This record gives sequence, structure tokens and C-alpha cells, in this order.
Amino acid sequence: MANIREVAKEAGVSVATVSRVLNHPEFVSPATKEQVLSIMKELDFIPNNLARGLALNKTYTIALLIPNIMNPLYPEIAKGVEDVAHKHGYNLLLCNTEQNREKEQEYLNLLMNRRVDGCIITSSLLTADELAEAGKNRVPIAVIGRPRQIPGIHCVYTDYLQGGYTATAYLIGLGYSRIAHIRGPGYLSESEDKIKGYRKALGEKGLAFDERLVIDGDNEVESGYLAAKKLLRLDPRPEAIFASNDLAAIGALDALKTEGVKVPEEMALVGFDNIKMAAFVEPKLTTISIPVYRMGLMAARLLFDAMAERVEAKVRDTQEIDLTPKLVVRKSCGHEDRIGEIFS
Amino acid sequence: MANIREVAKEAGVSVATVSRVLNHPEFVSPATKEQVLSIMKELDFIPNNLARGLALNKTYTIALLIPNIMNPLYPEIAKGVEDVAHKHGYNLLLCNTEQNREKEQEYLNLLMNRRVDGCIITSSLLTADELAEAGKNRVPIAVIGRPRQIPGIHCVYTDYLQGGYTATAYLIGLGYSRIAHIRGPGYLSESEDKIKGYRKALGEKGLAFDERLVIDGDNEVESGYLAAKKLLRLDPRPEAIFASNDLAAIGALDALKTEGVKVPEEMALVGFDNIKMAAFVEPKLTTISIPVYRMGLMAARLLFDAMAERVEAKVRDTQEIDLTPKLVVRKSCGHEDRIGEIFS
DNA sequence: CTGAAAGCGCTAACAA
DNA sequence: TTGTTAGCGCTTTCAG
Repeated sequence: MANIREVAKEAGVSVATVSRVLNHPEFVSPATKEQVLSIMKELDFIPNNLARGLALNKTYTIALLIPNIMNPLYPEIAKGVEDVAHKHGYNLLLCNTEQNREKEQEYLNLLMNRRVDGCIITSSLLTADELAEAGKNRVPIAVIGRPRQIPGIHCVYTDYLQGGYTATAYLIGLGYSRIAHIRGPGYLSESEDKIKGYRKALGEKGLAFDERLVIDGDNEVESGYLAAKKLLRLDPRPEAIFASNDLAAIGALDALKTEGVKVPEEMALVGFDNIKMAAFVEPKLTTISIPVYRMGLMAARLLFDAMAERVEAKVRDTQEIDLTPKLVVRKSCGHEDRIGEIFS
Repeated sequence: MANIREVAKEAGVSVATVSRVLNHPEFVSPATKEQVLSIMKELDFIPNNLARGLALNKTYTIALLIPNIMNPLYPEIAKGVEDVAHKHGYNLLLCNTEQNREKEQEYLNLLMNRRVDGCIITSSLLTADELAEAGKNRVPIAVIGRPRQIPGIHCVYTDYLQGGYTATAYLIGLGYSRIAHIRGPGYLSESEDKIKGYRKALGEKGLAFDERLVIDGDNEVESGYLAAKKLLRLDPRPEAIFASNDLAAIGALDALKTEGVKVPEEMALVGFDNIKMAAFVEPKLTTISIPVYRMGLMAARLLFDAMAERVEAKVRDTQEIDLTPKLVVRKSCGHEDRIGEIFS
């Protein structure tokens, strides 16, 4: 692998000229351009982007921090981000933070070292101050997950409270009154938001909030399974479950089947996220859909805007319109049957 | 963000010394070390890895080429790779090739430019020659997917023929004889291997191969759905379906339900891959499991070995033992019921 | 244990 | 249009 100097020598021109045919070919005569190009090929020359980056102070790389790529939500975000990154000629550095503060910090430092041109963080565990601190370096940051007014840090989010409210209100509207909730992990602010929405709906409809109907989970299939088993032991038994995410809902569904409890006849179930899998379990899961791919896409766009120092893109842009959670009605709540009950 | 020179000046030492406290602290006196360190903190100094990489000819980055991160197989591979990369202090560049030769080539070139230290390619569409060519550059490459004896290119793979054989033989053993196959995309050599296994099992058991029972698909849910619909129109109808992957099997399952065909009573179904989702559809899917995470892990290990120029790790190492596909029996083939039939 | 200086490969003034 | 040259920020001989 030759370098620019060897090419220059062999082609009988200066390194500047070689560099020019690479970066500003319009300023070099067709003849020499041809000449240089052919020598490049001959010498199997591959420009070193590292050196280029050093000279230009640019790496054409952005980083994506996610808790765990194996959680089905994140590949979709990653795809959204990668799609716009690739369009801009950028590469994506993938960082699994394992839902771990230290690891997140560690990665952030590493990324500053590497001089990535930008960084997208999902489900961050860091405080606003810590993020702001990281944002102080010249690296633009976009956060996906929850709204926080941090100067210089752009943000895409979904209104989880609204989502929790919608799910619960839907269940109530169907006629259920003993509605349980399988909670998400405490370190995620969205878990708190969802439960707030749940309580809000309960309150509005004049239903009492019952501690015992709320079971802790961690948004994994297994925790949903366990939570449902606990719920089944309650007396009286709840009539419906609102799970913090689809994975937990699917786990719960599995437990219910195991116990011979019919869904939705004996227990209604609503999830959150609308992962692909939700449409393929039996019964198909009613859930709250959030536009995950779009969140990735939009976060990336905000980031590239920021990197171009064009706009001071702010939270709650018109573009965030699409990011409202939406109820997706399928079979797990017994929609049609209940409609009958309601009007009978 | 200060650089090494400013730190040196401020600390009243040479840049060499600053560099030393970073890289060989054991060769610098405790006093000056302290001094330099404190100045670093004070000046908010972050070493520039780009420059470091240029000097060292090393980027501490490896790349992972996958068709599409949204296909549930790949996050698992990615996790395996990332886990070992992170352990070695390396970062992971994620590249979606979209199952597209040009894009794959393009990425490969880009990666040479970026001077990644190594590269893992899954489901490559490139020919052995093209891969060998890429391997000629000093960047070690590991391939996940199919065995091919390419000098200098390491490889982790699963015996898909064997998997196809196992799935089909299992179905035959259960008493089915009209067994259909939903094929994977033609550009994947594994699709061919699976069908070879299918034919081999058929042949061994004295069953005729029937073209009409093989429907083209592309390993996506939708294609499985369509394929099953087609199969249902056949007369006589097949009794069992072996799908090229779980996604297609799940699509097929959905179609069967839509048509009111009971699984497994009226139609047995076996998939391939054992994705997580396979255990949560109804009935739970019998499938061929391949150790995807381990494949990522092992490919990464091979790569790091190669990067350390330690071992000339070869195809078919003892470690590949785990990579044999394995039958996972669940409910979609009517195991127990059929057992009854067989012995009646 | 420390410093001076060369160099990693490329880009971009500036001059010609 | 082209060449000269000074960096980009760091590492590493080689002397001391």
C-alpha cells in the first residue's frame, strides 16, 4: 500500500497535486489527472483516512450508544441512524452500554478520544449535568429517550406518559376495572412516565390505584412471565394487564397460557413498543406503537444539522409530531367481544 | 481541548515525557508523572486517538459487515463480536450491506481507507477471489457463513446441509411424507445447502422429490406468508413445511391460521435459526438452532488471533464443534401426537 | 529518567 | 494549473 508521496514521485508531480486529484479534481488538468490516477491504480494506492482526519479534524464517524443491541427496539433505531449516516458518507460506531452508567461514561470518553464527529445516545442513564459536560467538548450529541432541556444537546423522545395513559384508558373503556401494571426498570425514566399515565387514566375514570396490582419488572420476557404468575395469585384476580413493554407482555402471555388462562377472555393484555413480534404471538398483541425507526432517523438528522452548525434544532420541533405514541388494536384485549358487553 | 504540546509546556516538560506518562508511565519519575497528570486534568486534555493511530498505524477498530441489523439473527452476531471487541479495547464499526454486492465492495474499500484493524463479514455475496483480493491488504478478515478455503481469510460456519437434513428427516420420522420446503433467497449459498439436505433426507427415506413442493422465498415473514398460501392451493396438499428460516416459518404460520389450517394437526411446520421469537408463537416453533451468538464470538476470536499474528487459525478447528446445527423440538410438528400414530 | 527531533500520511495556504 | 511547505497531534528512536 503506497502512500501519497510515492504516487507523487512515480507520477512525476508533487504531493499537492496528488492530493488535489483526490479532493479537488476540478483544479487539475485532465492530462495530469489521468496520469496520477493511473499511477494510483498501478501502485494500489489507498488514501489513509486517518491522516486525512487528522489534517481536517474530522473523522466521518458518528457513534451510537444503546443499552443492548439484542433488545429488539434498538436494531430499529440503529437502522434509522445508519441510514442517514450512510447517506452523508458517515460510518457508525456501535456501543453497547449494557444499561450501565460507568460503561456509558467510559464509552463517552473513548469517543471523545476518537474524535467522532457526533454521537447519539439512547436510554441514557447519565444526569443532565453529565450530558451537558460531555456536550461541552466540540462533539454534538443527540439524545433519544426523554425530554430534557440541556443546552447544546438535541433530543428526540416519545411521550410515554401519554402512552401509558392511552393504554390504560383503552382498557378502562373496554369495561375492565381491575387493571394491573407490569412495571419497567426503575432506572428508566420512561418506566415512571408510563406508570404516571396509568395512574392518571385510573384517576380520571374514578378507579382507585392499588399498589398490589403493580409488579416490578425489567422489560425482559422473563420478568413478564414472573410478574403474570404473581398477578394470578392475587384474589380477586386482575382482569387486565398493561405491561411496560411488549417483551414483558409476551412473557406474561406465555405465563397465562401455561396457567390455562385465556387471553383475552379471562385476562386482557396490552403491551408497549409494537415490536414486530407483537403481531405474531397468539392472540396478536394490542400495544402502544412508538415510531422507533423514525426516532433513530430524526435523531440522526438533528445530529447532522448540529454538525453542520446550521440550525440550533430545538426540542419540540414540528418534526416531532410523528413521535406521538399510538394505540394499535389487535386481539389481546378482546376488543370486539367487550364492545358487545359495553353496549349490552 | 488542549493538545500534548500545551500540556508539555504548561508542565515544564517535553512532549516526549507527556507521551510517556500516557503510554509508558513506568519509565517516568513519580514526581513528574504527578505533575503532568494534574496539568492534564487542569487543561482538560483528551489524547487524540486519530493522531495516535497515525503514528502507530493502528485504529483499535474492527468492522462488522452484515446484511441488515433489523433481521433478528444479526444483532446476536453483533453482540458476540462486540463483546470480544470491547474486551480487547476495540470499537465496532457497523455496516449494513443490504444484501448488495456493490454496497459490500464499497464498504470494504471504505474500510481499507479507514484502516480498520480487522473486519468480519457475514453472509458475504462476494466470490472467493474478491474476498482473497480484499484480504491481500494488511487487514485480517474473518467470514461468517459458509466454508471456503480462502488463504488468509478465517471462517466460521454452520453446516446448513446437515441442518436441512435434520429438519427433513425429523419430519419424515414423524410420519409425514408430503413435505414442502420454503426456500431461502438464491444468492445465499446456505439456501442451496438447506435444500440439498432436504433432498438428501427425502432420498434416503425413499421419498420422491417434487418440484411443486418447493416455493421460493427470501427469508422474510412476508414471503413465508405468501409461500404458505401457495402451498395450500396444491392438491394434494402437503402435510408438512420445512421453512428456510424462522421468519418465513412464522409468516407461514400466520397464513395457515388465517386459512383456518390447524398446526400441527393439519400441517406440521419446522423453521431454522431458533430466533427468540420462535418460542413465543403459537404453537411454539420446532426449529433448527444455530449458535449465532457463538458464531459472532468465535469469528471475533479468530480475527483477534489473526490480528495478533499469533495463530494461523484454520477452518475446522476443534472450537467449531459447537457450531453444529441442532434440532429444537417444540410444538409445531405435533411430536407427541405423531409418536402415537407411529406406534399405532 | 528526560528531551530533541524525525516521521506517520494527508491537506491547504501561499507562491509561482 | 502546479509545487513548496507548514502543520494536524502523537510516538519513538537516539542521545544525553
